[in-house]
Amino acid sequence: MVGRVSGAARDVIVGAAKALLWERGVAATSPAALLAAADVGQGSLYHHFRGKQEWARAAIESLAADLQAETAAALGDPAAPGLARLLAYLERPRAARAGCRLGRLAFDPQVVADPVLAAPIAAYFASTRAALAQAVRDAVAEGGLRADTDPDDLAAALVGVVQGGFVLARTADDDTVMTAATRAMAALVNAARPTEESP
Amino acid sequence: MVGRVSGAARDVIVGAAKALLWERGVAATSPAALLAAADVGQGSLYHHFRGKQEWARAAIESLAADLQAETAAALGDPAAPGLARLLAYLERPRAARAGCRLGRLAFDPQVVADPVLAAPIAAYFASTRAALAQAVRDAVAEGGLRADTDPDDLAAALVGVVQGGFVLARTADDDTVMTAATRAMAALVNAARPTEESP
DNA sequence: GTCTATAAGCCGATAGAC
DNA sequence: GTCTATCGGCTTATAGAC
Repeated sequence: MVGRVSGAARDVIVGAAKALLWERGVAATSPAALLAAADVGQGSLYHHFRGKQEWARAAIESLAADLQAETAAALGDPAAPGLARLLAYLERPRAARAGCRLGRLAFDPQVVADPVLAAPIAAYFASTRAALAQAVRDAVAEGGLRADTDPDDLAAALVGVVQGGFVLARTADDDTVMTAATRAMAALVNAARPTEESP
Repeated sequence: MVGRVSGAARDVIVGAAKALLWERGVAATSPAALLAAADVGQGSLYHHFRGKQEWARAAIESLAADLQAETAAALGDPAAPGLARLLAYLERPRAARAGCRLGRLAFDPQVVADPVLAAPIAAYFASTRAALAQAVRDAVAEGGLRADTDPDDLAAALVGVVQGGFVLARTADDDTVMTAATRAMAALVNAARPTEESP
């Protein structure tokens, strides 16, 4: 209450918006649908937010904060071996068909058209790629990955195979495609480890 | 003209629809926008198609046929070594930020809600995964990949890294993320090849 | 803070003339 | 085959009372 601009109704609205954006995306979520989901009146919505852009932004930024925290948690202790962190990222359980809460917005018309909505999404992926690139660098230094491994490239491939897994799981309507893809990726990473004979 | 239900205007409409679906997706493409893009009157549109679902379906099926042909061409001669076909798939040039013409529709609200629109997309990805799984099987038989490689898993990872590359390129507004991801994948595949000492 | 009433504009389609 | 006119419903607000 001190220095914060209220809370209750606003938080309920943002929470409902986050759920709806995950389910349907921005363009397909109407103010009316949000009111129903949040069980809040129109007056309340327009008191707390000037319009759709504002609540969509708040929801996306909150989703980005959630994902950032979850990804950091999945990677685990930064002092752990790089290879273990990277494999932990791949093997984290995911609701594949539901889609990545942020990645699924990549081609949402309203997100594409509005840099304010796109920015938090770009920031999340940049940050995740950076964290994975660091894990790769550590793995190389620790002898867990070949010295000629490009950290930025491999980080892009790791995040990519997960995001692609979401797309494939949705189109195939089958969660197991995600685990197939990440399992293959983990196998490749393990198979590509430096041999004991060739340091 | 023989046994075909006309053509000219219909083909122009489908062509315009394909371009619009690639740019904006199904939900964000209105009949009015299609009329403007195709430079055709409303009477013409509703003469050739009963409604939005019908022209969207025609456009998606045509996009799927295009992609199927392009993917087959990228994979090259089916008699070529499996490893070469698989690497050719990865290295095919792509308009990364524009998105995959079909993959970008995976989370389109109107596609998600309508199996008629989703089916051709599912079929394309199933077919591409099958073709890559066959390339992997051939590569294993030819000694280009380790015998313990799972063909279906690796196929999912290959298509996945490409689809994820589209998502990352769009969110980062940077085409090079795609090539970074596919380059890392190609490097992993090469690094994982069976050593000469261990048959 | 929250309510109800009202509105301009677009979406997707239909009707009926030509 | 293609045209124009018209339509109900939804979207995204705004206005002003309480």
